[in-house]
Amino acid sequence: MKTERILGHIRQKIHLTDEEGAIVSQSFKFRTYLKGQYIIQERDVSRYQTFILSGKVRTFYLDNKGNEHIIAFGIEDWWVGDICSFATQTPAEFNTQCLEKTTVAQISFQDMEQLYRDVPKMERYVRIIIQAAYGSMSKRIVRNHSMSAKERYLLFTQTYPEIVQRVPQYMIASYLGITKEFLSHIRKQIAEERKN
Amino acid sequence: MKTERILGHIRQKIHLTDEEGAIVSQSFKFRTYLKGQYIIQERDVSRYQTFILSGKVRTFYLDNKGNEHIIAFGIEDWWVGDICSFATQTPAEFNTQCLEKTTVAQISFQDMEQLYRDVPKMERYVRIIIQAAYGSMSKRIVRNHSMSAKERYLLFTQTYPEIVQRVPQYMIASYLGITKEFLSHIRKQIAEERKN
DNA sequence: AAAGGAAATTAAAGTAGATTAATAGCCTTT
DNA sequence: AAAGGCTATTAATCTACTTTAATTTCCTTT
Repeated sequence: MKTERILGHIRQKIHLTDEEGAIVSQSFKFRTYLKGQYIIQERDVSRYQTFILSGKVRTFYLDNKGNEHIIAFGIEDWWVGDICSFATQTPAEFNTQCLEKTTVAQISFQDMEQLYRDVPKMERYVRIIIQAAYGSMSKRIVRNHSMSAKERYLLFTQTYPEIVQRVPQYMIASYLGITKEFLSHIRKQIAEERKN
Repeated sequence: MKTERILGHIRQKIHLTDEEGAIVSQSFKFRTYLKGQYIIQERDVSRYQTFILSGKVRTFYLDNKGNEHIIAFGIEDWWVGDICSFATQTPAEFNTQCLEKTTVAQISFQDMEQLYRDVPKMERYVRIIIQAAYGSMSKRIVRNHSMSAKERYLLFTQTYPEIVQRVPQYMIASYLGITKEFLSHIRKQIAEERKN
């Protein structure tokens, strides 16, 4: 059941009684998006926190020259969206778009605040999730400064092999902060090195 | 009083009764570091969460070529350290060093966990703080990909004018992910543009 | 006021990665 | 199987930024 999936994820981090579990379950709504549809678009206020049950998405920023910059991918069991927009209920700077048919669990801002009151432990769950996300973000900044594009690509393929297989290359280039042409060049280099 | 300063910061985000405030206050210890001393060194486990009362610090990463990469600065009223190391009680990847005499409030991992049990609202406080920090980290990644070094420097000077004044230039270059020589070059450009 | 060391500037040469543009491969639809 | 539209490759030229190295300015100590 859909509810089980997200409850399972929460229960990996905090203990919930059956009653609390029921309250949590009832707070979520389920929705399916088609390929290309947007879960959140920049300038809209992010009304929902979104947990992916199946499918895959990308979160990206559109700069003033019209170029897309992918900040994050999301697949099964990942939280996605513009956390800043949701937390402060201000217009989003980021877009979250589905790269294939994607089923999600969503909780609205009001329901989340109510849930924090009804099941205060959920504060702990969200804190733990965000702390981990923050940690990986800081490491990413450091890597962008201390590693070459080639090194970052190799690290990415090791860390997220499922994403490498399921996402077009030009999006991985965007995530790494390089052009698709240069990623192609890097891949050629790597292929040639492996021949020897 | 030292205690007031950190309590004040917490009370901006959550409501605390007098009794809760007292428990929170008692959980913190105060300490003063001299210029150059380390609050946390890589490979040590971060035992404390640290809040700056006065002074300034930098958090940096040492890459395998021996180059320093500054991830963050910290001044009055900022939380600093290696959150990942503290949260998971695993060895730190980052160093936090005082750039001048610095007075801090610290809470140990055990006391923090006890405080979460005694004053569960503290989960909420930390969640709110980390959510904001996460938001600014994501924006920073995007900016590193979509803006030139010059644009990033100008944005930095606007956003953190106090830091620009209190920190040597070569550290700001490191934070921006460029060399000190190139920052010098950028500054010259900007100065010349302002003449006209 | 001199000395010494750290921080900042300048300039020349070098490189990682961007840009442009052309071509090729590969799905999907008909 | 042909057509059309994405996705990926390749190669030439270009540029933002690095590296190296020398010089200068600024701060601290005596």
